[in-house]
Amino acid sequence: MDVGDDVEDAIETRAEPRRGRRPARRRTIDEIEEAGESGGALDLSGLTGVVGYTLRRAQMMVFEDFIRRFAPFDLKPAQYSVLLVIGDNPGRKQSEIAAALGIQRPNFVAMLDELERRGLAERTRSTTDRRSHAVMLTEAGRRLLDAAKAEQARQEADLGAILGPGGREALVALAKRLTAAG
Amino acid sequence: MDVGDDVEDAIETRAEPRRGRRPARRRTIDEIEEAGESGGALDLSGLTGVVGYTLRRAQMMVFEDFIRRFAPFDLKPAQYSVLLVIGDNPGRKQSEIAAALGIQRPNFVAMLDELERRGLAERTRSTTDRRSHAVMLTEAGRRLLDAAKAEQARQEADLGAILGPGGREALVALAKRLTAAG
DNA sequence: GATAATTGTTATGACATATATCAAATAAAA
DNA sequence: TTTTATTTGATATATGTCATAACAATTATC
Repeated sequence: MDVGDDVEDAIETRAEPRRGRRPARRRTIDEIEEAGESGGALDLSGLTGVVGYTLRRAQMMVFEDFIRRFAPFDLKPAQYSVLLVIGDNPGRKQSEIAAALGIQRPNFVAMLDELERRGLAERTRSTTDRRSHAVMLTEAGRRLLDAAKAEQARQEADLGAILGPGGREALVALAKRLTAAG
Repeated sequence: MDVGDDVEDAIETRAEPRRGRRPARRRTIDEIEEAGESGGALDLSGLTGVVGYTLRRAQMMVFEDFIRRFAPFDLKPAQYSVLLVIGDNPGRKQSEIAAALGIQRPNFVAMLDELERRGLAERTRSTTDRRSHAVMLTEAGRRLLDAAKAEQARQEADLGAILGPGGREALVALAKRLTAAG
């Protein structure tokens, strides 16, 4: 049930920079040229049915659309998600917000720095545990988040139109299944 | 299982969380502390129905699984897709392969360098247009790709089991709709 | 033949993300 | 209590992805 010796060989080959030549017949340049049916579109059929590939492309499209829409707010998806989670969980620790979003603590520091610099979020030293920072939105942060939520609802509606009746809900449900199975 | 019914409504509702907010008295630290109901799980309800967020998490899960599975091949998703497209389009130009995969030409150079260093792919100067490089797989590249394809089929089957009957096909179709609409 | 466009390449910067380490604070163990 | 270990936020750092500008060689266009 293991991978197979051919593959092992190929992997081994990688270590050696190709010194010893194999008896493999070398194709002529003409044959190579001929192989590429010049001009036509490439054959991508091997990828079009793959979950990972199609998911990635779709996610990139949605994020690009998001970034376009949220340019007036100067919010990227990650920043929006941070504001949203802080707004729904005011006073929680920095590390809790970060962990909930799958963001490493070190990387979350700069994100919060930026949001704080823009006057959208605040850190407050906890009285009960002076190591931790309680995080919450400022008034400006709340206002921006509310406006962003409205725009986000608009995107969701537009995506729903693209996906057809029930399509958006189905897509979300299927994606969640994958995430839950991880 | 919650299929995300009435997500539109939920999003609308969340867009206006608290209608008549008071003129914003500054909260005390104690109130902030109290606000974070310490210990409990965070409220992520604002994100769970969002297409972009759920798509991203699902895509990351699938890619992580891919990387785990393909560790014996030492192939990341992008490398696999390159091998696959080269294998189905031998002799095509470097720039064509890159463009088909949405990879910038400059970034594709290092990728091909690596595949060539490992003896999986080859560049050959075209005779008709000596600017371009015709790209194709080596024998070792073909063997590795075939083994990788088998593993990929296994992943697809496993994802299909997670997604239920018809779920995988539905997810791919919906994702493709989004990509096409971009 | 002069000019423009294409191809692969290099260099570079922006950005996201992972790990190791640290000081301060707290928790746990002795 | 004293000592040790853990947690929290932070810094530094390495890596990886991705985009743009610029260049030489080649080809296309005028």
